[in-house]
Amino acid sequence: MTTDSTPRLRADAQRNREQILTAARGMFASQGPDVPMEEIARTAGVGVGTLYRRFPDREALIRAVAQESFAHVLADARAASAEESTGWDALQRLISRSHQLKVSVQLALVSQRAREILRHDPKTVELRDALMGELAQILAIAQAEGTMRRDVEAGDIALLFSLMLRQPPAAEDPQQEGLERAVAIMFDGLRTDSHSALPGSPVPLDQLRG
Amino acid sequence: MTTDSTPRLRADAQRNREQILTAARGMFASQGPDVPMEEIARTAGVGVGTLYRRFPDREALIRAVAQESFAHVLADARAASAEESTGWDALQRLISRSHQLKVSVQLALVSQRAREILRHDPKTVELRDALMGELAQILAIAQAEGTMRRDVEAGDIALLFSLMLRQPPAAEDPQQEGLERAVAIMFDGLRTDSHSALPGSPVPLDQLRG
Amino acid sequence: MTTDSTPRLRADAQRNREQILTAARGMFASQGPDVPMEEIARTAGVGVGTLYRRFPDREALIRAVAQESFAHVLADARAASAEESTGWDALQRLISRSHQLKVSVQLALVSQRAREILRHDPKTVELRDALMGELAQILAIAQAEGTMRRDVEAGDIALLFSLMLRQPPAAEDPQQEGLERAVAIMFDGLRTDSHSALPGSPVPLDQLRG
Amino acid sequence: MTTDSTPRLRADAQRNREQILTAARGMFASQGPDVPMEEIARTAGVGVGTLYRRFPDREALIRAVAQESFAHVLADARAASAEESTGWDALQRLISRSHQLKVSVQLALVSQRAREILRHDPKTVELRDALMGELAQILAIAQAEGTMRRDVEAGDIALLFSLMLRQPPAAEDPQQEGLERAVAIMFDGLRTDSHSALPGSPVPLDQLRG
DNA sequence: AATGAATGAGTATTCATTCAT
DNA sequence: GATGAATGAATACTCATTCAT
Repeated sequence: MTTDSTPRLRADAQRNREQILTAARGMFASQGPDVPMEEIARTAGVGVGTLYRRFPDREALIRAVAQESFAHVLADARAASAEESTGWDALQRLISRSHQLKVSVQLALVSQRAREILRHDPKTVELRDALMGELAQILAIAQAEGTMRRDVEAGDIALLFSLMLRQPPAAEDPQQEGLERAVAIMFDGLRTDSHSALPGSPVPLDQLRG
Repeated sequence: MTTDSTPRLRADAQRNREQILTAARGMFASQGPDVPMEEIARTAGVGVGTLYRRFPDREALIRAVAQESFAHVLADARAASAEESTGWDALQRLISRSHQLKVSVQLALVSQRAREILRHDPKTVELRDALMGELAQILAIAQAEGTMRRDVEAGDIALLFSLMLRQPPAAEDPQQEGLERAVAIMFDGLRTDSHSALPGSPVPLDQLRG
Repeated sequence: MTTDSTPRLRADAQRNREQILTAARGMFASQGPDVPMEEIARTAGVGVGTLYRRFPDREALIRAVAQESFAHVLADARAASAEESTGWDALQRLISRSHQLKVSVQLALVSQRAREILRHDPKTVELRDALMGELAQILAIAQAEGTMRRDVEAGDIALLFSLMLRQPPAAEDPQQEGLERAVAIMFDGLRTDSHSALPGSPVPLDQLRG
Repeated sequence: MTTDSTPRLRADAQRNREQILTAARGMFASQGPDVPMEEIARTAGVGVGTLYRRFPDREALIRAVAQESFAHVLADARAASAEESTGWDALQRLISRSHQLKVSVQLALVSQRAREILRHDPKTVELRDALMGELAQILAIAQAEGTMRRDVEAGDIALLFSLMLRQPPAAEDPQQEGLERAVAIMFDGLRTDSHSALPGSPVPLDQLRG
């Protein structure tokens, strides 16, 4: 079942395409979606011309990266859901071990520019919705299990993700550990036995839509 | 308390200077420190020339905004510390009601460019250190009170701040409430009775230095 | 005999005017007539506003400096002519000891911009013509005395002056001596007993006019 | 003799590069190294972008022009030295017929900005030193032949060159002849039989170094 | 009359995108 | 199909000149 919008490419063209996507993904994750096109091309080991042949403009590239990484994360979410014994563990695994979660968050939630672009891309929207659905399900399970506090909805979780996974303050290693601790603290805040009453009302997923 | 290096400006010039700083502060907070100088000038209601007369280049403007907002936040921290009855409340008040905390975080922790610039500005460094010191003190008090978990250090708190206070995903209102909820969840995660063991070791302030 | 176009200034205004002219003269001589107006003002110890009140724009300032320095050099030329016993000595004295000769040359011959401006200023033109006349006379005398070669005209001398007196290659002291040697060599080239036949025909003064 | 650091450009790019260098050379010679980049580009018949792709900034362009023209003049000097029967003739030929001598002088000796830039460019420095060496040799030969006065050194000659070859007072034709006469007079001043004693001591080349 | 602030046009440089080889 | 060159619009910064205090 090959989508007809993707006319099979010559082997080398296909390889180039992938190198470009890999380069772009990495650079979007660490520097946001405004990195110079030429640098992306250089990193990918191709000329700009090639980049533009594959992706007519930056928007197209952003869409392609987003689709790919959303799909990856969606798969990760499904795997976590299927393979972990509790919803709580599934959520933890998702947030701490889904490799492309960070780019996804960058593109879906952090960069205003990317948000604007993706808002109009049906494919991305579809993937994102599926992902959000999966997240809502995991959350519901965790709540049913009694570990997850009940006064939150999927939007709250997504928002927390987006905050935790942004480009870390400094690019240096030490931060990595700090981030893990921050995530752990956040998880603690999500436990049932955390007593405070949250302000406002649960954030439904739609509010993050666009 | 007028710095003598500021040889008192003419009334109108002073007004312009403040309008520029206000405009820049707002735009730095919401769009980061790379907004076009011309837009800042336009927003401030002055010509570019005026902006440049007051601040010889973007770096100078960033430094000025940073100094101002750091000083504000420092004052807020001290007031919170003095006026709230518990360390816990002081911390909550600081994070939720210090108006210029967001710009400060943007400049001190988020934007790589700003970090680099401020790292070399003694005045900013001094203010930041004082602020960090204040934070550490509030934290110690809250821990002594028994409300704040003991396995964190000021760096952890600062890092959480920096994550919570970044430019929110979307600039629209609904998010605001979501952010407040996220902050509340984070605070719950910081309570003594949150049981998980955090990974790694407490993040000391220095790790965020630069 | 006060020219009516110069309505007597208040004492302090007069002093400012002179400080400005002095500053401008020095800076024009060493850096050409394009130095920033603000620097001229600063050097003169006044605000730009004052500078512009006195001299409506750069052109006016250039004209004023040129008039002043041309007048000075003219006086020097007359003094040299009157006080030296030979035309040859008069010429040497003029070129080596007329303090404002360098600015004059800068403005009259080097800077294209200044040339263009001065070409249309009757007063400057008049002074310059007088100066050229004086030069021609000195030259004629020196030739009559038998020391100066006969195949040159005043234009040749003026051109040589203009070449010798430009802003020296490097601003450092050692150059000064080098320049004096160059001038001496040039004078040697002007002696009667220098045998080569010059190419072309003598340069009359008019050719340097503009 | 192709430098390997120049990975051979595409034919059209090479042509553009040369047009740019030609345009820049001409404009540097006649207007100094501060001409607007855009004018250079226009004159060369390319867009600014192209200019900047080839030469990352004005400094790079200045360096490139300097290297090229210094190399030319060096070749001219060697040819003159090899082909003329006397040192005197070689010197005259060099100064009067080396086409790129004027730009070289502009860049190496006249413009302070260019001097500063070239001072740090090893390639230029090397070429200049070679050129100076060649000049010293020609001078020595001319002195050995008995035509050239013995109380000058290469630095004196270079200084005279630099004075004679600057941007001539007016860009118009008549001047050209005047300049040739000035040069001839200068040469006369350099003959053995010119009797005056020069002030100071001979200028060694190093004094012009930077 | 003096001052220094404000303005905006001018110039250098960068980078997304198009096009010739 | 790949490449890297060419283009020009966008943005930072400077400086001559005007104007409010």
